[in-house]
Amino acid sequence: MLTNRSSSRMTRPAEDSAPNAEDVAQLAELLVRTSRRLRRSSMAELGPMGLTGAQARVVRYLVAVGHPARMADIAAALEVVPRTATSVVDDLEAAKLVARATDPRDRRSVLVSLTDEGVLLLDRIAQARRRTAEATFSALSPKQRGELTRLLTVCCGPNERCGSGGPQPRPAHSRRGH
Amino acid sequence: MLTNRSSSRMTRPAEDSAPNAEDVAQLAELLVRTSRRLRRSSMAELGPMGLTGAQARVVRYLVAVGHPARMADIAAALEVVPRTATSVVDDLEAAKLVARATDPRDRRSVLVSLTDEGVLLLDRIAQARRRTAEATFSALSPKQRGELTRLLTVCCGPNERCGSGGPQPRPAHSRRGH
DNA sequence: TATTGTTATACTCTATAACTATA
DNA sequence: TATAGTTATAGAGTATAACAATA
Repeated sequence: MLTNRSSSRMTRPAEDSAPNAEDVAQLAELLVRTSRRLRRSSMAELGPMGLTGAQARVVRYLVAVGHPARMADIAAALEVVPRTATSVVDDLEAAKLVARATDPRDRRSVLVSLTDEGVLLLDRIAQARRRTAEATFSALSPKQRGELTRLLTVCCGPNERCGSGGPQPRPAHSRRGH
Repeated sequence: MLTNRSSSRMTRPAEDSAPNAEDVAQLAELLVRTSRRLRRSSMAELGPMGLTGAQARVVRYLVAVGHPARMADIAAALEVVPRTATSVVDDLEAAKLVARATDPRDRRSVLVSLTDEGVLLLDRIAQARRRTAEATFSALSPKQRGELTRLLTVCCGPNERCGSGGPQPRPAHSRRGH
């Protein structure tokens, strides 16, 4: 009976700007569940063609912005730390779907480009993506899907280029040493 | 220029019930990004107290339904395969936050209950959860949060007890052998 | 010195398969 | 035979830290 979600009405000690703290926590839980279903569906669709979700996102990014793309830009687009992008590109390179090259202008940079074989996958990826999304959002009407997209865009920024996003590699180590 | 999101208007071959296939795929991408941010925020909040997201969800489930709870019910609530629930409970048990016991009525079953130490964590978990949700949905107004919750509930079912959810351990292996 | 990417390592979450104990 | 949970194994995804090459 510690926090037995009382009336959730008189709990506003003027310290937090949340008008209904319990609701926003429930929202987080719902999002976790929805995203888990989406991931499962995505694996079921992409797995048989030998791709993972992150790999498919890299391929789509390369198409969207036009390859070659720098490794750092891929990491930013995926909102991950550079090391993670390296891993994903490693796997794609092993599958001969992308190729690495050194940028002649800045030889520290790595340019990643799609191979012909990688380009051939585009249609199948797009189809898998549609099926995944359909499976996850089938209970929503088109209008509701539009509304959901709008709301997520508000809290996450437009499709590419995410505002406060980024992997935010914690400033030092946030509070481990208490 | 293969699928350069043309007018997205004449692509309705009457085979798919999606009136706007590209939009629903974009919706999936947005959800992936939002959930990644939520997970990062969750790790940042829970990590310092030695908990992971899945562990915190188990603790919250035990409180919500009243412990002890059977392992199979925990797995169903988390929408994971039984093996995953075992892993998470293993870690919680190692941290002395939960305890296992054999159900005397069906000695195959395992009953999981919170320890006193586990109960003491509840407030801190709730606070971390609020901060996580706030960080992720800060750009949304209370009204928008309510709308988002409603939409996700439609496509994911109410909070506990998820309709078509479940880990759906693929029927044999779905289409590996083509 | 600062930046780009990497090697090295570790951990969370999740899955399939085979097995044990019980029903 | 069917069910509940486990051991064993694997792999996706991601992170920090130390380092190399380059700027």
